[in-house]
Amino acid sequence: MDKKEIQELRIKSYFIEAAKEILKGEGLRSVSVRNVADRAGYSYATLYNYFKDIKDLIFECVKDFQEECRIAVQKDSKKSEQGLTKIKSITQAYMKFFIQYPGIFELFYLEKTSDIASKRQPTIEVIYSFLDRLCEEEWNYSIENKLVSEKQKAKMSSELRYIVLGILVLYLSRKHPASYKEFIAISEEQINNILGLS
Amino acid sequence: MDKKEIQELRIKSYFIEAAKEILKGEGLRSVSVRNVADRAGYSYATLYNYFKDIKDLIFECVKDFQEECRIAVQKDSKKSEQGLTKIKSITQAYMKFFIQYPGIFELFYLEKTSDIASKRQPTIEVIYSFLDRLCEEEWNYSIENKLVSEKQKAKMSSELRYIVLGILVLYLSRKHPASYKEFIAISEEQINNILGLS
DNA sequence: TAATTATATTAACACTATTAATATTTTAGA
DNA sequence: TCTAAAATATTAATAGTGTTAATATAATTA
Repeated sequence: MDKKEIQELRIKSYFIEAAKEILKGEGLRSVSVRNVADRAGYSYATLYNYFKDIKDLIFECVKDFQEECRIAVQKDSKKSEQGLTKIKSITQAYMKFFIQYPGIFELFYLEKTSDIASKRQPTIEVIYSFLDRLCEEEWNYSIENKLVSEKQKAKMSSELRYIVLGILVLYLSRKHPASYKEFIAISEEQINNILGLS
Repeated sequence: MDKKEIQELRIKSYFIEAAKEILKGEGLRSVSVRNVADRAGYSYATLYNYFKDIKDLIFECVKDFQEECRIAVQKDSKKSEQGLTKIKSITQAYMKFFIQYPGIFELFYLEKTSDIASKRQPTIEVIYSFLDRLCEEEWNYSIENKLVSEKQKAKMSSELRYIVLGILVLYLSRKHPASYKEFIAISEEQINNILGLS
């Protein structure tokens, strides 16, 4: 019984890893049943023995990518001193992650929910608050140490949520601004404005 | 010579109108060569006599929709008194337009440029500043009448651009918030915050 | 070893975009 | 008006996409 499950999970992981590679590289558009199965070393129909459909497989990737993003953000921001400065670092690391993997951004924020998850999948539904959760600990610290009020936190975090998403959409989908340097400058300026830094 | 051109433009418009109907209704995903041609009353291959490819056809729609949006915004906001109040009205009308036609929002902001326009098409490249242009006249009025400084205008308009886009993406792609009522409330709150209204 | 079960594969269907070849209609000239 | 040429529309075909059913192969158990 248990042996079966381990083997099944192992083979599932081959497909998931293949799909993740394609998503990170070429993006969502290149993820096809035949493409993924090829890379995993199986026939395309075999995929259907392990996943309900291609959406089901892609959804599995979302969970993994959320964890990858969390780890990347943690690594990038760990040296920052606690408080608003760290919230800024976390936000910048979060943006950097999606610049590195535009395919993951597409998957997280742009693709229609119905094209990723067949049923209502809580993981994808809760993506809207992903940045908030990454910053949660620091917001708590900032409130405890009276760096910001509850009210300020609510205002700042919602503004941050929307502005960060807006900047990323324009840069990744509409190539505005044209250069990465400008993108970084705009991002920092907007974050500073919201958090009242410098 | 001229007769030919008129006839050609007329038939092109049949395809464009068909595509626009589908975009407004079912969205970008439902726009297919056969789908559009069926609705236009032609065979699917006939489309290729008038458009380079399906991207070329979709791109033609973008231009039309920009004008439609401009007219809708003008109509919705014309009663507002000039200045920041009118900028708020314009922004709300702009958001309302995309809520009414999520397929157009998808086309304007989410779809990869490469999937809409084969070459670098200035129209799609300039979409990033669409809201700014809709508000341009009012910003000028506000500066002339010393309601805001040049510096404030720059800050406000860029914040508006990003936040409005962020709110729309989350509401249209990730169903956050869950209700239209909440969406309206959040939008107004964020706009007021940026423009310093109430 | 034989029968059963689990797993993997090929074949097929219904879609998608696009191109080439063919059929039809329209236009121009005699 | 009739015919030849040009313009336009259509069908057929190719190469993709997702998905399912039937078939083949491998593994397991009696």
